[in-house]
Amino acid sequence: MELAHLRVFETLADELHFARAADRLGLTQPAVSRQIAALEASLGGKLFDRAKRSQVTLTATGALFLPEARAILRQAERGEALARRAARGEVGRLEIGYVASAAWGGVAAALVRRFLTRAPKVEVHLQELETPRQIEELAAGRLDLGIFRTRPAYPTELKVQPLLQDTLQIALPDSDPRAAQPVLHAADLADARFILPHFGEEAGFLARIQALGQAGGFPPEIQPPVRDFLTVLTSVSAGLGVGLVPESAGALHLQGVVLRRVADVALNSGLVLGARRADSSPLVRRFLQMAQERPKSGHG
Amino acid sequence: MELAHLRVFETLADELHFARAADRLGLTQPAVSRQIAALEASLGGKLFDRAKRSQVTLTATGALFLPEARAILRQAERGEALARRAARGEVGRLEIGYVASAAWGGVAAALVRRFLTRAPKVEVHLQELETPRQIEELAAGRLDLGIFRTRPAYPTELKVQPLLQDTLQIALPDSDPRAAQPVLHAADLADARFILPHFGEEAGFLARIQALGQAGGFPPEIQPPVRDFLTVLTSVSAGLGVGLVPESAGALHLQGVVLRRVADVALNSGLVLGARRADSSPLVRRFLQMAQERPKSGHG
DNA sequence: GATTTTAATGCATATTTCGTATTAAACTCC
DNA sequence: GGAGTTTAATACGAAATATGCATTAAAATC
Repeated sequence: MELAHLRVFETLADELHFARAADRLGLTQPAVSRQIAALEASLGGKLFDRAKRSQVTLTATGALFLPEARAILRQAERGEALARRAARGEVGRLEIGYVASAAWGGVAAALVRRFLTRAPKVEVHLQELETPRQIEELAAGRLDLGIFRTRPAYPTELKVQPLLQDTLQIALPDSDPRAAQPVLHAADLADARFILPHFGEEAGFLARIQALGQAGGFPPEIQPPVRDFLTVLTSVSAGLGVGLVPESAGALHLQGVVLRRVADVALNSGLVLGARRADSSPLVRRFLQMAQERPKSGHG
Repeated sequence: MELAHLRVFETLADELHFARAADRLGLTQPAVSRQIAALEASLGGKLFDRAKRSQVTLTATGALFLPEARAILRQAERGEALARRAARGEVGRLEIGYVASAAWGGVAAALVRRFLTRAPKVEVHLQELETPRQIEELAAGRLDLGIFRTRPAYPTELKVQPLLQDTLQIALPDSDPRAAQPVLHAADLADARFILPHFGEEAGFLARIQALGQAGGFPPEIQPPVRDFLTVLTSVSAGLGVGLVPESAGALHLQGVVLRRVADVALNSGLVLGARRADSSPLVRRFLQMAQERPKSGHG
């Protein structure tokens, strides 16, 4: 017994006429005759009465089997549709990590929102995690996608694509004399004390500060690490030092803090979207593809 | 998508190994590869991850589709089993008519009881109807089987098979002098008044009495018709006349009535089992076949 | 780095299914 | 009641499909 048999059976039970059923199925009448004969043989009994050549009717067995056949076909159609939707990335579950600074600018939320308008049945789970942790979790398969900051290198099993070209800026107290300058130079920061988040070293911020020191000709002074970028800004506001924070952190508008670009040192720190290179999930593929459509997706 | 694909898919999802799955299916490994490839193509997405040649795993889509595939296969198996039982005459509904006299001897009940021990899931509906009515209802399709008395002829669309070789006997009041004789002859009934049931003419009893009269050389005297054989016997007991009743009516043992055989006239009136000649129902076929096993089925 | 394991592919074959043409049976219409 | 029509089954060759064997490709293991 195959689904093809049941499709023919259902159509013939509707039409009660071999030639018309064949027409509806895009077959010829002999093909229908044989399909029905084969099904009857496999079930071990007649499904249609056709002793009198005209007016085909269902036998008792056929009448009993018809709802069964319909149920099988409908179930098969539902299953097929579900698999097709899943294959197209319209249903399923997606674990997405994001760095807090991606939330400030609304990048993460905007991406997910855009995805959900296209695939509303996908169950998206968001986790705020710092960049190194996301890379770990992605590799371990506990995350499907990560929205994190660019790194000089990534594990080979991961692939990343650019999401937002962010630059790092210097956060200063507005009372600082340097706040008056529209743009800073590395040398301006010779006597600065830098406040870093605890993940700053692992995430490459320390390396950036050292590059800054090298360009300005000073050994940078680093304060004890703080919890996150928000604490960095709060500390700057309190006058404990200066911070190196992503431009998008400016979206926070913390009272008493200003952000200034550094003119003579490249301090890029884009947001990227990472995933497992081998991930075959159509959801992930679809998400990545969508994110590429407008790499600089709006902040709202 | 065909059931064959799903069977292969389910097995491979169990084994997660193409060669072992092929073994279990009685196929070769390339056949399994191609069945899966075809299913994946028809669904528009991968069901298994096999980038790393060893350790095949389900993709998210595959994992989602697996319970669907199982449900389709189980439903198909249930439907197939149901149809097969129906084709073997193990499930369904059977409308059976019977004449009251077939109930007296227990013939009808015994037959049905025997059938139900073999096919307990069949829904049997019994209707007490006289012979001519059963023939009508059978032809009209409102009865599937009839247990009735032999007729000289039946409509061509019906077929009958013998069930019980019954003979008609003369019912006499035990006060009647003829009750002393062990066997009667036609001539003994010259002055008898015959009591017939209302269906007696149509069912051929009148013809039998006339044959009796002809053999005995008298014109038979017929009383106004009564309701049924039981009323015939009651009337005989009351001394209103004599009756012509089936031997199996003796099972009633009505007080004051004796049955006597007629030696010189053949008065056969077997019970037969009738059905539509064109009836393809396996239930009917099965019932007829069973009834033929022991044509003279026991009275209990 | 050689060997083994495992899934995919190439190719010829076997099976199945299909369509065209024909047949057989029943119904219709005159 | 006989000729024509309708309708399902059958015969047969062709096309499509699936299968098995042999081989290849890629990865894992030692």
